[in-house]
Amino acid sequence: MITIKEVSELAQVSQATVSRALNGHSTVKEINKIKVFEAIEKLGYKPNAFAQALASSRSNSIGMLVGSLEGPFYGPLMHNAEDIVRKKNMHLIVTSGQESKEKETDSIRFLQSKQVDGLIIHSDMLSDDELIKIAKNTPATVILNRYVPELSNQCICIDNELGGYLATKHLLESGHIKVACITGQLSKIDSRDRLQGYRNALTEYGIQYDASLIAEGRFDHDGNHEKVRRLLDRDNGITAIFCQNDNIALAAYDVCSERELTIGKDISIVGFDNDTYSQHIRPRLTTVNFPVLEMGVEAANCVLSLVHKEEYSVNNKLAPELIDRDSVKKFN
Amino acid sequence: MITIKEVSELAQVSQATVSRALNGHSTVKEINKIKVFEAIEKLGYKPNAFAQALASSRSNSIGMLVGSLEGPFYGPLMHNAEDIVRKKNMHLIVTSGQESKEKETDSIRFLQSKQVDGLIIHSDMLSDDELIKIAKNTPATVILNRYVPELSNQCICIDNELGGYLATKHLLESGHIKVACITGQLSKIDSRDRLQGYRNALTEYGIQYDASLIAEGRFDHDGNHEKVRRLLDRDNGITAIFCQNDNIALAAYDVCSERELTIGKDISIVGFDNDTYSQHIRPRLTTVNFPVLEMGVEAANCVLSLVHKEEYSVNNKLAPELIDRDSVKKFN
DNA sequence: GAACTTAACGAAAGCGCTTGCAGTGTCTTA
DNA sequence: TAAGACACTGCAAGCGCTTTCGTTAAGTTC
Repeated sequence: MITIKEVSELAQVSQATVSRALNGHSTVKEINKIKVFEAIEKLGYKPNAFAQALASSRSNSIGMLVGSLEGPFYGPLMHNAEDIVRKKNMHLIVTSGQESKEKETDSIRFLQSKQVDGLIIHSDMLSDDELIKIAKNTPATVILNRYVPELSNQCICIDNELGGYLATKHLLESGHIKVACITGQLSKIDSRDRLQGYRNALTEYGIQYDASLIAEGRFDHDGNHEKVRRLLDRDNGITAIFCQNDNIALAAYDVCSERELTIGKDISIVGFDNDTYSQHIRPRLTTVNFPVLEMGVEAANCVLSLVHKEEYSVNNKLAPELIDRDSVKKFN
Repeated sequence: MITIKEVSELAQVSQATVSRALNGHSTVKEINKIKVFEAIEKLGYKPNAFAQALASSRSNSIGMLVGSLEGPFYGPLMHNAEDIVRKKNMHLIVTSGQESKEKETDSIRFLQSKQVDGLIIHSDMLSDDELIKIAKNTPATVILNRYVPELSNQCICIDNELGGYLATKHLLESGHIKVACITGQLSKIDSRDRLQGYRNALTEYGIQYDASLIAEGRFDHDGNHEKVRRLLDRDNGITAIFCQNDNIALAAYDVCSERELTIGKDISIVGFDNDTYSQHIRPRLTTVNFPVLEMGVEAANCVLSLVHKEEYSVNNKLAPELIDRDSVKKFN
């Protein structure tokens, strides 16, 4: 391994000067800079990131915890965050929590032991208190999709209530009256907020909330088919379903096809998230866009501003919007 | 920051003993171990990964370069690789090359400067020679989806030729004779191999290869619709299309719907990759499964065995298989 | 030309850890 | 009981870098 020592010897300056030339923290004579960079070039020198980090206690990297390294949600999130971080000449280290509290904790440990300068956290399992503790250790911490009052300007969420409202309103506007709603796990605040949005829209249109039109599903793939079947079996004149995410909508698609119900004609469906596949399934799914791109960008910008202690006004409640495609029948 | 020094003082042993207790490289008296771990617990000590890495020149982490942090291919790849790596108490650091040679090089640099113990590389832009050079620097390097003869037991590919053969054979077996093929970029070896598989199947069934049935598309989203339209416009009695990936198949779906051709009846389509959405589109797409899961697992196992210098017989040509769904009409 | 400022640099300490080496003390073995 | 073997431990060097501090040389001011 080529070290700074060899560079300094070849360039006939001290190690300190090489370091300074490299980092630009202090002034170095032009002639020496040239000598240094020539030597670096000639030797193919690459600074040892560990030694740098150890000596400076800065790691030039941002840690990110996501639920999973795969999937239509986390993918773009990581992608966009990395983009921004890279542009600032820093690096993003991503780990996944894989829906286990232990792994989430372990991942945060790992990232902190790597002395990340900042942290972007999308956690399912960690409690607010634990997040607060983490943010105390790593002040430049940004929390995604969770609102922790104590960390109010470090949280970036989307307005789930608005999203639920938009989806429902779209159905109502299209002339539907019996609008069902399949929620995610009601243990999750996202589900409850989206449901509240649904209720708000109903109220606005003067329609009574009817609990028999509600079913609790799951945001992941498990068991939604059965929920949809049972909902339809209730046979209470449903003409439209607001599925609280696109996964659930997918299950609804499958069940409708089982029952030979033509989506967009016999029944209408609205999803939530605007996952990549929502535009590939037929009929193309009308859904609420989850601004995951913006979230990635915002998270990265926010964490970088915290790291560099710059002023930055976070946009911490991102607005979803309706993507009107082909899965909703319009009566008017 | 709590350091090993403080732990050693509280436990009333030397730093060396703390280190040894922690790493188990050497024997430490039981009573001292207990004292050490009690002290660690009490102080909430976390070893500084940089100092560890610097001192030991081992980083306990594997670097991974992928094309993008998102998408149905790289997602599961990362996911499964991380799983395995974690189980060995190491960590995976993922960076993306984003289809730019510069970024790929930069990412590898970054990973190497982080002293990763091993490297898993899925590169689009780097030349074989460059890969060889990288593998020289980091001996525990595994190359994905590329066969570099000099690194033969560090390459993990799938058998694209077999895949192309299986797709075509399925169509032929189902009674189709005029089978078109839309390839990916022919600059990519994958495309050429899949095409060769197509030809092999034709030969086996005694059918003459007809260049007018071939069109060159792209593995990504760009411009495939137009290619499909032009192919159909040639009006040469095509009853089936082998699309060299699911993306292309998606474009074919769109064009067929434009032209009111019912897939699985008027025309048959086989894809390649078995992307997540292929089972959600209607009719469900018959496609060739790309064993991405196995690839992730195999890559991780391989790189770990290289890191620990253990014997491991790589399965470096993974077998794709046909997933028979609803997009192919069967004449028999 | 003395006194001061400033630019540029080198020496060296130190970041927190691992590890080779040299003990020390205990246990076997003949 | 001497001597070798062994288990355990501490000392201290050193990993490759950053950064403080002091020094030198050059420039500035009156």
